[in-house]
This record gives sequence, structure tokens and C-alpha cells, in this order.
Amino acid sequence: MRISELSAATDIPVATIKYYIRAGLLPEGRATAPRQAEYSQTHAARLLLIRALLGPGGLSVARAAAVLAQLDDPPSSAHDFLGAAHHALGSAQPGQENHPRADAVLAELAWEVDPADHEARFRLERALTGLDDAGFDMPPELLRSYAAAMHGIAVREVQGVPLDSPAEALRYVVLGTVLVEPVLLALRRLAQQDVSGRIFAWAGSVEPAEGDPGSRAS
Amino acid sequence: MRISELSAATDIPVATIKYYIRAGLLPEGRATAPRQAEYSQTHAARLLLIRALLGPGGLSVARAAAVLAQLDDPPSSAHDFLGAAHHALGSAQPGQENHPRADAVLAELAWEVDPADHEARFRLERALTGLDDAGFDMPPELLRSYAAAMHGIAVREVQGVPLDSPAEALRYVVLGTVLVEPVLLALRRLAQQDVSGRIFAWAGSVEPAEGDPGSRAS
DNA sequence: CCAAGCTAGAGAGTTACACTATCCAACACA
DNA sequence: TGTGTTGGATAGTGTAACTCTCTAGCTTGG
Repeated sequence: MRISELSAATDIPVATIKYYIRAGLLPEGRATAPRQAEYSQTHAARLLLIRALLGPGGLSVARAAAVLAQLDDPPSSAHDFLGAAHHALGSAQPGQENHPRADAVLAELAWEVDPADHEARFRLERALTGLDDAGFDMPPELLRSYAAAMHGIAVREVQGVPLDSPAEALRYVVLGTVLVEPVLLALRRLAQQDVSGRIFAWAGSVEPAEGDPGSRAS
Repeated sequence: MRISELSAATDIPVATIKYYIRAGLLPEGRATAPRQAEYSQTHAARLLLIRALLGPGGLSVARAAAVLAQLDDPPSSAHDFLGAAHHALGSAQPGQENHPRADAVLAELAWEVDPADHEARFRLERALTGLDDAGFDMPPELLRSYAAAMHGIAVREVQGVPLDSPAEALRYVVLGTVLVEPVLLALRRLAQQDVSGRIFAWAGSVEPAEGDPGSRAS
């Protein structure tokens, strides 16, 4: 398969494929001559994976490269898939070691987390600080119910990790972390619509303000 | 309060504040003279809100402007906070009306969603397609448990919406949607670490404490 | 009253990112 | 043999989010 065929098969422009190769997202084709290379089906599959990471996954090209590098070279001992996965997904900027509110939350929940992985805790810290700055206060009980729901999810997810091979497990964890996130968020918004419709079953008076002739949910 | 003081109070550069004003995120100061304007505490609070939306919330400047415009001018009848909120948060690009897989999921769950709001369903569709393209197949039962968890969350959230005033309700819904998302995702990753540690006892052979502090979700 | 410094507003410049286009010599096939 | 494609490299494009610069007016210490 040549690059133009690869491009046709995946509907990704040749120039973009070359860019991904240069960026380290996609391995080079097997060179058959000084100006000729051969691509395989694995390249096509890899391209679809790349697009999933960059699009729905919301990763930058640089981060996707780090994640893919991890997948290509899983730790042989592989005792810490999550550590490897979260590290590849993290931003690893300095100054992320302080997260007092996140630590307080975790202490109250009695969750044991990797003390070396500041990334996830820093994300929580930043999110909580953002809520504060926005003047939105979240009742502790609501935060607890969020935590409970996420813990329930995590139990199912971790139990579902395939333990056959480290590579398979790592792939499952990374993709499950990155690509499931948008699923969860979309489901939450849709669930809100459902619940809102059921609770506020008022068929309120609709003003015909916008040019939106479609019928509304009741 | 002058612009330099506002800048000092919020730790945001003067040039950036001016940019936000031009972009419609922040109202102009009250002009006291042709080259002089007065800013208030509400401007400072607004700036923190803006930074929360742009940072943790992950919104673009243009989308944040739309969201803030909604908050400033809530629909008076306001029977559909979610519709208004999700519309302000949506991207409203063409070609988002097809989402067969999302529709199938919703039908199986028997969720009633706003048929006019394609945004959330399109997000779900894109996320599911991304999983597919990446070669990650999610068992239907796992998807159902995700849905169940999100539904449980949504019930608590909708019940917590303050109904005193439309403005208050809309603010709650918008900020709850945007700013809580990173909290949920961070909690999920941390929960995964906790569960993983308990099940696999990875970082050394510590006794895996049994029990499940927090898994009260359905 | 006056100079030094701050200020509003607007346009232009900068940086980062994700592509996208062009070029070149080396093939491949008709 | 020649037309067209290819790999590799370099340079250019478009967008987003700032950041700088300029102009002319205000404000305040002395």
C-alpha cells in the first residue's frame, strides 16, 4: 500500500499523513527504495486511532505522540498501567505539586492514590478552584455523590481490564481513560435533559422568539 | 477602581483585560471622562468567572462570550434552562443532525431528551464513533452502567437547581455543566487509581484494604 | 500651572498549533 | 522514454489567544 492509497483508505490527506509521521505519531513505511515505501493495514488502523485521540479524545498532537509511544513500548513489568497511562496523558508542568483541596477531598474519601502522580490531583485542584472563582459553591454532599458515582464506574472499569498481556492492558486503560471521557460527559448532559423533563413536566408557554419551528420536549 | 488596579486585583494583565472587553466577555467600565473609566468589584468577579470558563471549563473565548451573554440576559419565561444552557455551550455546526448510534442508546435507555438539541446527541455520537475507530469496543453493559451513574448524578443535580429566579437557575445550570465536568473527570482518574491499588496492589505488596468507601452509586 | 505618568481604544504584532503547499530528485509503469 | 507519483524536507497558511504599540486625553504631585 502506498501513501496515496493509505490516504484514500483513511480519508486523510497525504500531507497530513506525512505530518503525523514527522510528529512521531505514525511509524514510517517500510522503505522499498530510496523514494518508495510500503504501508500496511496497521498503518491504516493506527491513523484511525490517531484521529480518535486528536478528535474525540481532545489530545494535542504532542500528547498523542507521548501516549502512542507508551502504547508501542509498554513497561514490561507493567505493575502500574494507570501510572504509565496517566503520566503519558498528563501535562507534567512544574508547580503542580500543591493541591491542598484535592488532598483534603481524597483524605475524606479515604481513597488511596499514587502519591507520585500529581497530575490527576492537580486537575481536581484546578477544577475546584475554578468553581470557587466562579462563585459556584458545591455542597460537600454533592461532591461526595460525584465521587461515589465515579468510584462505582472505576470499579467496573478496573475489573474489565484485560490482564492477558501488559500491552493489551495498557491500551485498554489509555483508550478507556481518554475516549470514554467524552462519552461520560455527553451522557451526563443527556441524563440532565431526561431528568429535567421528568421533574419539571411543565409544558410551559413558549415564546416564538427564535426561528426555531421545531417542537420542544415537554 | 481603575484598570491597573483591576489588573492587580485579579492578576490578569491590563492588555488581556482590554482584550476581554473587546471580545465581549467583560462589560466596559463606567466612563468618567473621554480617557477614563471606573471598574467595580463586579468586574473583578466577572474576570475570575471568565478565567474559570476559559481555563478549567475549557471554553473558547467566543463560546465563553455566548455563555456569559446568556447569563446576563436570561430568558424571562425560562422554562428550559437546560435548552438555553446547552445551546449556549454548543457549537451549532451544520451536519450534526445525524446521530443514529446515540439515538439507539437513548432509545434503549428510554431517556427523553430535547429533540431540538442535537448538540449533546452529536457529542455522544462522535465519542462512540471515536471508540470504534480506535478499535476499542465497549460492552453494552458497561455503557449502561455509565448511563446509570450519570443518571444518578443528574437526578441530584436537577434537584439542586435553585428555582428562586430564572437568572439564578440558569447560572447554576451553566456553571454546573461546564465547571463540574473537569471535577468528574479528575475524580474518575483518582477513583481508578484507588480501585486499581486495592485490586492489584501495584506499588509494592501492601495489603489490599477491602471495602469500598464511596461506591454507593447505581 | 505644568510635566510626568496613567488611561481608553484600536490596530498591528506575536506565539503556538495543526495542518497544507511546494519543491526536488528518484523511482514505476505504460 | 516520459509522464506522473513518491519520500523527505522546508516553508507557508489559518486560527485562536493573547500582547504590543500608538495616539491623544486625563490626573496628580510639586
